[in-house]
Amino acid sequence: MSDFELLDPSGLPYGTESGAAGGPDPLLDGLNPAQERAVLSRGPALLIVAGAGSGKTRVLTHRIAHLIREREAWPSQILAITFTNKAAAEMRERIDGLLGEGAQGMWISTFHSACVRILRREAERFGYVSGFTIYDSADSRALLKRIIKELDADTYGFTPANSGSKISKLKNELSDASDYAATMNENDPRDRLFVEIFRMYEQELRRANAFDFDDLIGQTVHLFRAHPDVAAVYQRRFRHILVDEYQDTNHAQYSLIRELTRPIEPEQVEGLVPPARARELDASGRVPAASLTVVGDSDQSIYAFRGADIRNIVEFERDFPGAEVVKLEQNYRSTQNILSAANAVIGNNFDRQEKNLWTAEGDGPKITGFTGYSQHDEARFVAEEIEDLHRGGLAYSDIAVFYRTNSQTRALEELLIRSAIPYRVLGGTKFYERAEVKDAMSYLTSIANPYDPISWSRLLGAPKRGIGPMAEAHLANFQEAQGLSFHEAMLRVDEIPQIGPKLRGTVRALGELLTRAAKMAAGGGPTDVAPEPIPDSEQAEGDQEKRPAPVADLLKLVLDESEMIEKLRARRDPQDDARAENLEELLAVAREFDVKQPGAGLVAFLTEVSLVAAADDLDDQSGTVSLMTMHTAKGLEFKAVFITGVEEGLLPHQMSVDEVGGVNEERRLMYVGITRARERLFITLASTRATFGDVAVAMPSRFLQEIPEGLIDWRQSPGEVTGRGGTESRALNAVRGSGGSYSGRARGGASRGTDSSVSFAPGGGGGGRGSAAVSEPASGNMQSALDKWRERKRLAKEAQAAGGGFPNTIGGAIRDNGDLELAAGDRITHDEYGEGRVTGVTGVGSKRIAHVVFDSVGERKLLVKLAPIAKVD
DNA sequence: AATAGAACTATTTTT
DNA sequence: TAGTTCTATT
Repeated sequence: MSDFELLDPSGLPYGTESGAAGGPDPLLDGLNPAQERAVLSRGPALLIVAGAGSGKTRVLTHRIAHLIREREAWPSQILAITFTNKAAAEMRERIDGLLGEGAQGMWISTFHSACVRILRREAERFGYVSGFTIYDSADSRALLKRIIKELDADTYGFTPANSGSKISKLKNELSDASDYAATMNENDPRDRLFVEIFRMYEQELRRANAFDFDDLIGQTVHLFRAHPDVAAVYQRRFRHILVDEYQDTNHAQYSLIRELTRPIEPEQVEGLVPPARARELDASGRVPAASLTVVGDSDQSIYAFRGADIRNIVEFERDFPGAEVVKLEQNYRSTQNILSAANAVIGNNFDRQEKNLWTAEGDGPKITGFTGYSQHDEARFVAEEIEDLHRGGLAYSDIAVFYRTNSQTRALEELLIRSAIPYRVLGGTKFYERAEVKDAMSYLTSIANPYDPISWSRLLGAPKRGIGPMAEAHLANFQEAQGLSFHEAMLRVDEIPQIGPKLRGTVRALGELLTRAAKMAAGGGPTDVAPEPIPDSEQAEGDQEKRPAPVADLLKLVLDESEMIEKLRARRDPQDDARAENLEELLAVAREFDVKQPGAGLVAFLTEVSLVAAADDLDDQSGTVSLMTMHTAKGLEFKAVFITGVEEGLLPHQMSVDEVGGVNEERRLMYVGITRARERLFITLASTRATFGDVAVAMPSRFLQEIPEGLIDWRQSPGEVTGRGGTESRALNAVRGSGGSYSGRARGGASRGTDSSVSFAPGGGGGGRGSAAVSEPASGNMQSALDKWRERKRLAKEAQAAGGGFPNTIGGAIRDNGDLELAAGDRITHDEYGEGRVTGVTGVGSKRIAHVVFDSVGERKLLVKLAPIAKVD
């Protein structure tokens, strides 16, 4: 069924009960004047400047619902772009709630999903096939690795990572290899080599029938520009375009919006199918431009590193003449204390428009601050406070822990596990990035796209079956020379003399498996994939209908035939059991997909998997604490929020300090973090932090000082953790003494820190004036830090060589006391807490939790499987 | 070809 | 430290 059948808004079948009929209008009721204006405004363009927590999702959904109810648009004429798939699903649900089944046929999706949808429909226009593969960053890197190797470009310092990010940046600017070649310095061999890499990369993607992430947007723009008739179809269809998080759009995304909001010129109008009706046209015979609504907050722009251009929002009024601007400043999310802190921090960004969030809700409790001696100590505080909050009646799912970098999860996870607090890490090493999951997925990808070398190459070695690099190269040469798909090349392995007789059987069997699966995936009918009929009696099991096989069946077939799970289970490494479980989990995901979207097919499944965002896994029903980076946290809110690692070098991150505008972006990140909190905000840091094997002194973040003292209640201030009071900052010194009961206990652990002769004063260098003035001392610091690091490493090596362990190492090994039986009354000993008595055991299996009263530290809950405990006889 | 151990190196955020 | 890649061995 076509999405295009509902083009004429006359005779709209629903939404007839207009708000004017008396009584409050449910779509306007409870909105403040600014929000109401944003819902009702009609014009070519509308910019909604929406401060954090100002109800923009509400405004957007109500605006869409209002358009439909007032018969100004069909659902199918609306395109709403959100930042994550989860936000899209939520928006759809809320509009459905407002209108009944009103969201049917509406496009609510991310930029990437919308573009994939368009590209799949139009791929043939420029030499792709609809079943194209979407390369994730790892796939892109794998491809680049080959190219760099082939060109010997590594000797010039090219790596898959650096060339990949450079290509990505260029693509976000809509530049291709030829554009770059036209502007580069001809005399620079590195530049010329880069162009060569870029060219080959483009070429290989095309040969593989694959797009990378950036292509999804860029190629859609390219498609629209090269084919005005195609563009006209979408320009005509989408009469109302709404874009959320507009401050984080990059040039390519901006261009896409521009293309979609162009009027259709008369010469294109002629070609429209079905023909344009008179009422669709303006006086000059054009189809007028779609109306555009964008929502954004330049203070929350945190993706400049990905090409987001803040100018898109700043210059919106110039770009779209006649635009109306509505500012939403009243906050409905957080307490005044939290907002004051947020305002104070962001106020230090001088290059912004003045804006102040306010709330009518009252001050609320103060922000809680804590400084640990190490990240371990910091994590302990977080875990204890979470337990406290939970005891106080807060659900785990109302609590989130934020950090700047994914590597900070380690210490947090360790302590949360020990405290038996259920938690979930969003993002980080995602499920689909696990090696074994990628292995299994590579079969499915290859089945859907037998021309893709990356997935094919991966599946050859998963599991190990004796096909090595040599055999792979011969096969690849053969397929290229003969112009075959990889599957066909494998079936004809007998024609490759270099491959020995033993391997031929293996290769042919694998080729047959893939061919058979591809037929099933295509519904058993003819495909562009495997024209070679296989005289194989086992074929009979495939049904002859055109129905594509369920994804789970395909996956099951692949897993069974390759014996991946069995081979993992057969190994002794306990990690391999977890890997086998991941594959079972993947099978469950596929089954779920088949139930949710019956008949959708393999390509739809692969698309969905490629485009999941970190925040999409957030499950409000899960009853777990959420751990995530502050980037992932954008758009979310929690009753209680912990912002951890608020130290110079981490937040703002060291890497950002040298970049122009880098610190300002980090400050916005801090602002985003703070404004996620509704009721309680905790800000924590550590005075020492272990960076790869080494412990370094950390200084409080400059952002801390930007928060007025009166707003933070320090349980343990940075000043108190100095050791023997070295030079302390004025600002932080001032709150000294409000430490309370924590200081005593914590000070006892001081010996664990590094030698405390180093003063723990907050970072120098203000918010950043001239970048030249800032970068010089910064690089100086980096140099000395590097020297220090080398020296420490040398000492550590010597110490290890001398047989003495390193005193500060935290035991990182994963324990498994799986078989430990405990009962009330048993006495146990714990590595850190000493001896204690078990008062009870709850939970089952690997989730068994022991309740223990320790002689020294009192009651603790421990996960039996993982806690560092042993029974005392 | 597969494995185990040694050496090396990178330390940001992500659709 | 930890993850990866290189090298030597079987």
